[in-house]
Amino acid sequence: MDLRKLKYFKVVADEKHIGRAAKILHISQPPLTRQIHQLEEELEVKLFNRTPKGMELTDAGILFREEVNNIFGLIEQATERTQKAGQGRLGRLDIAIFGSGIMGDIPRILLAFKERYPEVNVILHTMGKGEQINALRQKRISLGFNRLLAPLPDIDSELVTIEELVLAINTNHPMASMSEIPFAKISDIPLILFPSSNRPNFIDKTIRLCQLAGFTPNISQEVGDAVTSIALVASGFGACLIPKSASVLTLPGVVYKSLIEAPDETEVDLSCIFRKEDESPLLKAFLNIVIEYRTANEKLNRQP
Amino acid sequence: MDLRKLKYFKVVADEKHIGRAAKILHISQPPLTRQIHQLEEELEVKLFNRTPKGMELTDAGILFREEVNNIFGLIEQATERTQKAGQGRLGRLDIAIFGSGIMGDIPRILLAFKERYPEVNVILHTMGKGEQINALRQKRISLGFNRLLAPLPDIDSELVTIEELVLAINTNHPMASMSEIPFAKISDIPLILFPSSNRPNFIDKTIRLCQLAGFTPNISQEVGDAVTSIALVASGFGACLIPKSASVLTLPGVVYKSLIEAPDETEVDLSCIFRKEDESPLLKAFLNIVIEYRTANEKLNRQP
DNA sequence: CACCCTAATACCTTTAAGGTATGAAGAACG
DNA sequence: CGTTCTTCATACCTTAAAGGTATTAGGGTG
Repeated sequence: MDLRKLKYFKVVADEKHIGRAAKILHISQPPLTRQIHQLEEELEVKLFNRTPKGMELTDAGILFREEVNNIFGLIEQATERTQKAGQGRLGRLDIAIFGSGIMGDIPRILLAFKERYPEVNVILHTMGKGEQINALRQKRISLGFNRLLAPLPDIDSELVTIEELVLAINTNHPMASMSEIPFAKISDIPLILFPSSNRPNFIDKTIRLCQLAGFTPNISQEVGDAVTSIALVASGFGACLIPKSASVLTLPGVVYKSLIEAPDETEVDLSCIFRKEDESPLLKAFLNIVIEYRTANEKLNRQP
Repeated sequence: MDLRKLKYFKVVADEKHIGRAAKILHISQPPLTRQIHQLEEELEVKLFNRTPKGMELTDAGILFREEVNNIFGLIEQATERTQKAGQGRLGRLDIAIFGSGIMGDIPRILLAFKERYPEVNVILHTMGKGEQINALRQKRISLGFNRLLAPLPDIDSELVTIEELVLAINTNHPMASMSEIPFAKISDIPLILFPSSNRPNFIDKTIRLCQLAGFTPNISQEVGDAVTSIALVASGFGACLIPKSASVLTLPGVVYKSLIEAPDETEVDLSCIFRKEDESPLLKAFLNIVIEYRTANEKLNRQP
């Protein structure tokens, strides 16, 4: 079977005339005659009745014409969809986020991507840092959002944003009435730290910041995620440092305070990670959205 | 686009290795490489990532593979269905029957055909003789069942069966008590004749039979079909001659009587008619069933 | 009966697919 | 750290098949 023959068949079936069909196809009549014969031979079915006036479809030919139209339709669809997929406009993108990633920039980026590439099916998975890297290597995901990433040979990353840290503190604490808290004051408060996952993690970061400020932190508790941490703040376990974006989470008994006189690095990055050798146009498309988002954000922050 | 390329793509996608795929396809490796490149160029999409271990499908390639499978499935279906249609095992067959044709041989033949060719959609149309010939010429039907057909240049016919005639008579008539009725006795009874359609028709036939028997029939009424005719017999209008197969129709007040001492031609044919130049395998298949049916019938009648 | 239309056939030309030999590049090995 | 093995890619030639030209065969129609 051969698409050329099917194309020729279609035109002959439409024209009911080999000569006219040949003209339309920009070939001469004899090869067309031959192709039609070959098609009939191959199918072992007479598709046309030859009359002195031209070619007339048999019943089998009528049926075959419909089938041929279906075939061409499917081929067209296949090429279109494949081209879309090749441009990253169609397909499936598996993305990992971390627990408290549901707030802030990530959903905004996902929305922007969904709007630009509506035919891409984005699937979100919640996993920690180590898990994300495993999943990337096993190709279960194509992209992960995370913070505080150590460089790896096979994993690349793209910065999303840098957030300052704020202090979550219980409303009953004496410092809760201050509008801004000097960083050094943290030494007086028991700290709740999270998460105790793969290093470098947010706990290391917090401890290093305290050391830079000249004190050793008073660690009250280590927990797995930001939400738990803030819940413990509400219960009076102590205070905790969290990225500003997480402060949209309000709980009775918790207030968020900006820090002043803080060490230079009192901030944390949000990045996305992906396989270095991943050439997928879907990934590239997503990373472009991320870069656009970051650029727009930076401009916004520079203005005021 | 070219099915050869699609076939090659499929094998390479399965094998993830051009060399192995080339072996399976019984060609050498370089032409296969070229075909895959051409396919990618044509689609303007990278379908494979080349690695030192072999070929790896891209996301677009994965999608394309599925589409290609669909395409081949559809092509297979198209050829199968077309071949079936070419053998008369699939399609639509429009058949005309006459009013009282719903009884006797016709439904049996239709059933036999349906059983042998379950995928053929048989559509029945009820029409008179002239109508049938028109419909045949306009290709609205491919076959008609009828009786007493005059030869036509463009219409062929195939005999289904020959039926003897019986007399339908009112139970109150004096002759109703006789077991068999001599043909000549009909001269005494008013006759109901049908149908008054295109000649030669059943009325002509009846009149000729009477003349052969040496009398002129006493015509009581002409009607359009057998059922009406028998209904009039029940009401006492007279008697009528009908093919034996129609005597399965029982009505209170009507009995059917065999005729004895009848002229030679006291019988009527049932035939089917079709376009002489119709080459449709569906028609041929149907006619074969008809011939089989007749042959079986003749054997059956010869035995006792 | 000649003519005109159709599709079919015979034979040659051109295109493109297939084959052989070789090259480039990355992984696996000592 | 280079050698070797693997992979796919390239260059060039051969062959098969599609296309072109000229002509024929066979129905209708004047």
